[in-house]
Amino acid sequence: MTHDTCEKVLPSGIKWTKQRKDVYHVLTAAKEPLSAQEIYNRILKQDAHTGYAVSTIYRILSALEEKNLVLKSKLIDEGTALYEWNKGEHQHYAICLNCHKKIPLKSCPMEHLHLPVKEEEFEVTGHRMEIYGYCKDCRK
Amino acid sequence: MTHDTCEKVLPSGIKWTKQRKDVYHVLTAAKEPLSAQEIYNRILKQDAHTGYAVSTIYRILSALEEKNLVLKSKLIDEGTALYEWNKGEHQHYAICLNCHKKIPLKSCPMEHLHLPVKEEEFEVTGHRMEIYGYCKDCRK
DNA sequence: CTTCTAGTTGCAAATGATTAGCATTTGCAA
DNA sequence: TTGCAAATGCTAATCATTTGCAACTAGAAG
Repeated sequence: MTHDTCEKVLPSGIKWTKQRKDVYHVLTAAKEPLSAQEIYNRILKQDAHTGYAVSTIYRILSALEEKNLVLKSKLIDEGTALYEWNKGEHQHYAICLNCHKKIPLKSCPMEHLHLPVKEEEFEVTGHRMEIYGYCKDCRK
Repeated sequence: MTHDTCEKVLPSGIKWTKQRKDVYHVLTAAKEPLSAQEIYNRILKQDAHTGYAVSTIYRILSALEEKNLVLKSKLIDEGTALYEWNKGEHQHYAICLNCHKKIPLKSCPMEHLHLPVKEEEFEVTGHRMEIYGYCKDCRK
């Protein structure tokens, strides 16, 4: 059950430190994007102990983002950045305007979509999309 | 040419003050979403004078957003919120990752799209979307 | 046209998220 | 085991945005 072994998660030139392991485990276990603060809290919860610095979490996250292991995103209305482990395919969410729950969509609605941009004019490398509304529990 | 008259732009219970007129004019004249600071700067530029407070701009913007007259959004990578006058139909942009130019899309790619969310599970009221990549000038 | 009041504003200080500086520690390659 | 670049803990700094509060004003009521 211990995930302490490295298992070649990380690529070249990145040290596999305790705090990075922690971030890694929290992120891969999470079912939705987390803020740096949430990641920090979860680590402390299961481990309350040795000093930890939130700034370290930020540094780890941007290091991992640089290696493309972590995706950083800001939802349109949220001031805080959210991070998720890059599982290869991207993910969209339906976000409840009331309880802020994020429901992952089963597929990307834009997958087979022809974008209204001429290829000579703009080279599309990615997109971002969120659906808003109310979840089952939040509409009466 | 003076837009100082109210022309029933505003709904109930909102005062048509000088600073709100200013924000209104800047926003409706803008061709792309602006940050609070940019709005502030533009107002000063054409009017450099009476004391103005950036905090007022923020308050005005959130008041207008509440009335749904203004749309607030955060684009990817940008820490600051952008605001645009709500012209009724929504608008998507293709954003250049290099020069940050925003090219408005001619139509909404999701218009005739069936969203992958069951209606009983989530009542969709809106969506946000942006495409990113590189504009003509920025790819060599 | 004057009066009155809730809605607004200016200013300055407070937040909250994120970053940077620097001295101290620690993976991990040799 | 050793040495050093990479990483961390702390603290202070940024930056966008928000808030408290006293002074001000648009616009309804008289």
